[in-house]
Amino acid sequence: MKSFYLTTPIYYVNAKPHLGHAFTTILADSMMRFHKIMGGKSKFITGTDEHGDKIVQAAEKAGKAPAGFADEISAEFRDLWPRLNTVPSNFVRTTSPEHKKVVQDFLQKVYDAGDIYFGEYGGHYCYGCERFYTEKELENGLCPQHLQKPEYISEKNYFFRMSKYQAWLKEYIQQNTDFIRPERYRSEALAMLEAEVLDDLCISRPKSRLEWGIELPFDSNFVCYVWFDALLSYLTAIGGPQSSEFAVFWPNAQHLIAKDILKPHAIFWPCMLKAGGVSLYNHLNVHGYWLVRDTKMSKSLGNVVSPLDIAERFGLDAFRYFLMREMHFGSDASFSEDAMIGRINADLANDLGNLFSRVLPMAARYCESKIPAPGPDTELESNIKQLAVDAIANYQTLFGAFRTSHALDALWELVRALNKYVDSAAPWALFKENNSERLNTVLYVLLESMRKIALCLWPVMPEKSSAMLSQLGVQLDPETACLAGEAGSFGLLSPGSAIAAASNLFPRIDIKADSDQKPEEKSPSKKAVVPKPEMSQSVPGAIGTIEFADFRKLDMRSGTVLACERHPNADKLLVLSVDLGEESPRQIVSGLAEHFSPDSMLGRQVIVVANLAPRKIRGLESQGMVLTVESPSKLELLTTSAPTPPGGRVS
RNA sequence: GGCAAGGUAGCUCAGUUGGUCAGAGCGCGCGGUUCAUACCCGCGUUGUCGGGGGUUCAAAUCCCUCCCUUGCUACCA
Repeated sequence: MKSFYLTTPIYYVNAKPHLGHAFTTILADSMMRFHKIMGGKSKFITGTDEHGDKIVQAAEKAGKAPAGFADEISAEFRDLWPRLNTVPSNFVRTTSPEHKKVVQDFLQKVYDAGDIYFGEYGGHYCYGCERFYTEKELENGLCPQHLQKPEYISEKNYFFRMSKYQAWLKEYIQQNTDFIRPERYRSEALAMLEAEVLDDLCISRPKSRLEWGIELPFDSNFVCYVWFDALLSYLTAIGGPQSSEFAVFWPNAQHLIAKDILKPHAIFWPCMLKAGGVSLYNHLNVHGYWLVRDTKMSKSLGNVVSPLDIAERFGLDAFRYFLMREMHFGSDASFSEDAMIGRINADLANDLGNLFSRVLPMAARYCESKIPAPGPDTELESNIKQLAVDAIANYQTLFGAFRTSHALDALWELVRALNKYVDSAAPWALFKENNSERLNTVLYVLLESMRKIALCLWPVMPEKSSAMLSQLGVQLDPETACLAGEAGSFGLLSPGSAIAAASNLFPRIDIKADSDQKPEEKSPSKKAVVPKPEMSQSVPGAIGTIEFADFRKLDMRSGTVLACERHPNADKLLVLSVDLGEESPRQIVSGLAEHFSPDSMLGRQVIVVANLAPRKIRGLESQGMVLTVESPSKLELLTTSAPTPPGGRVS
């Protein structure tokens, strides 16, 4: 019996779970369920990434200790998954004692093998950025961020000799064509390996600068930094390399990630595993982002797509179906309520739901809601049976390869064919003719096919699947279900058993009644809802409180844009001339070019931080900062509710 | 700007190694049916397969070039 082990990334605990997190985890859950009813031992895991200086900073701002802070946010993630009906078999935390042991053992092993060395980090350190700069990165010897001269520090750190494995990995990926899928990401990974010589990976931070991490087993003055900590959680989740569970599941391990963390998973991780003497995972599965049309229901509020809200409004299983059907593996997909309603009405209500709601009442009327005993097939029946074989086989192949959208499409060929079959076989006519043998055959073929479809859908829509099966008089037991056998068999329903008299599992959404809540304007702007990579060091969303005195240090003014052009030497920057009521207008460089054309800025009233120290950005001096507000799909300018004279103070 | 991936009907996408490959679903139009959730079934509609050039008896499918989109990356005080 083949096992199946799938991981999601461990999510960085700095923001609330959003559509992106939900999608990845629901996909992982669906895959786990799929392999389970295909008849294997199957599990997926998720978790949280809790170390690093960003967490320390976020905790400080919140006035909390890092450990307590991480506990809280980790719990928020952990509590979400059951509400989306996802059932990870383990929830790893990088702060757990088990994980610490796995990391330290692994590091020691790699260290003993000679692939970790102590080196100097060539040191222009900027305290503002809390990072080192290379000679190349400095501008006129200054930190490009702070325009200050960085201090030369020769900080020593530990390095993983990743470069040693570059040639090996390149060959491995070339030979194993489905190691990374889909193909486009495989070629991206190969491009990374061909374009440059890999730098060795810096894997430590001195405790003098960062204590919030796992101590290196061979040097107590340092903690482990980032990747040896985060990626090894995949081993921790199944007990670490020594466990019996590991022996069962690791040989069939697969990872599921969004495209933003391709490099660590496709490049760093295989090298690390090789160095640590652990066999490589089987597949790295890479999906795209969810893009969002502006779905805001209130004009005053920009609201991020919240998975729970959508699930509550449309139903959890419909939401899961939409996610699995709408995103094509590897590509980006668009989320909108229109698309959601379209899928629900067309696929679930009109096709699948209607099939159930027309067949069950017929079975009630014509054979007293009991599974009839079929007679001999005609060509109609053999065609349907052949189609069932093909559709289910295709479904299994595609689903197993993460191509859930095409898998569901393949299954729907059968759903649509069954609706046609009802029309062409016309049970109501057979009933009038008293042709009960033929009538029984038709109903049996319909009901049995519906049972197969319902079972196929369990990974995607667990609740609805169980409900459909139970209407057909079948009790679903995931442990003993055998989807693998469904393509080759027909006739599992036993004649005589009772079934439901009616069905209304997938109600149609009335678009008219619904449209009141939808926005009039349809902004075509697109932006990923998930801009920040999981498992990465992104900016904390929560900011601690400040004193009023601190606030008063800000001099914010209203101003009018007199002129605006693109920065000659940058793609994302606009150069504005803003009248703040002073003798001469201010020149302000701002990162607005992706959201506003220069012309559209002319004459606008904007709010400016006026007492920000001037600095050069890409060669041009910026004498202030234009304030904006993030909305899910774009950036909006902060402005006043009515025109005010230039220079008005914000308070 | 550097690196990478893409541009096929209104929308979302199929189209292996060049030769019924110009398709599917949704949407739209007409017709039929009544078992059903105004649903289902049938028929039909729309495309110079991003532009241009080339190779070939033959290209959406190979080569060159240009345009556009997306992602990573540098610049978003």
